[in-house]
Amino acid sequence: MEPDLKNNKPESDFDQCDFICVHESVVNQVLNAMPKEQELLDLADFYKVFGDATRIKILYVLSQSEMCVCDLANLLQMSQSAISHQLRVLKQMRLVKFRRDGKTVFYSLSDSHIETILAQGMEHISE
Amino acid sequence: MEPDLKNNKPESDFDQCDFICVHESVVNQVLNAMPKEQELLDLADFYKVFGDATRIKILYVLSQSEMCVCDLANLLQMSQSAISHQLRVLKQMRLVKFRRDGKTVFYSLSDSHIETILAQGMEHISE
DNA sequence: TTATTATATGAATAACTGTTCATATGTTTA
DNA sequence: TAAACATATGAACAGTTATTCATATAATAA
Repeated sequence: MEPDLKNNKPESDFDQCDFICVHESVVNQVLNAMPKEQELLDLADFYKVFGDATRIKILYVLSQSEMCVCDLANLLQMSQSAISHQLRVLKQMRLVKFRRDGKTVFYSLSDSHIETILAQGMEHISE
Repeated sequence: MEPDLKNNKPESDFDQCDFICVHESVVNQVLNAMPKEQELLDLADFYKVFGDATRIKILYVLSQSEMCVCDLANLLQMSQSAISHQLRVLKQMRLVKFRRDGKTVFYSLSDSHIETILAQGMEHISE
């Protein structure tokens, strides 16, 4: 038995607006398709990393060539400290990897997946 | 004539660390491949929108079904005002579109491109 | 018209974030 | 060993942001 589309309020938690879309089958379908709360938080955190121009620039530079911290700072005209702080964020999210060579630390993209993501975003904004 | 790898300081702006990577050809190559400053800022702003759990949730719900503001609020257990503010952000970045039906406003994803981006992010974090 | 309902929005606030500054760590060279 | 250099990091500060609250707008119903 299909419930009445306009009056299915009593047993639903979603009972504040009385429109068609407040319909258990749709609501349940949506809820089932939703990833777990933690996954959603992680996904937001992942994108948060891309949501800063400095980090975007670093990722673009590293997509061209591995580079040391000092050169990144010079290339982007920013302080070594600022770059280092942002590299830490990128490192924590596993977007970049690094290797040490004497005093110098070289950073590079952790995988080419990152470039695909950047390209996809670029595609969207240039429409 | 290739400049000396260890001593190309004098005419370069990138002259604080004296490593191999401070090399004009590499630097120029990287600079040429860099998108324009404004594009980078736009790209960061674009990703910034994905960098919030509430907006991510809204996008996931809308990827399943168009939905009115009130139902989104109920489904996500948040205030109508909070949802409305976030929908405005999503609208401004052209991630969602809407249609009015009487008092109700239905939101939906502006294109399926968005789902691809979400899927790609999800793929990265589940490794 | 007035009342009701759905949505939008401005202001205020609390939490978060990116940079700077000072300094610490780690490596190499003298 | 000490000095120099590249990088990392904690604290502080300024700017940003997400939510709440109150209220405005818009459409419908009475």
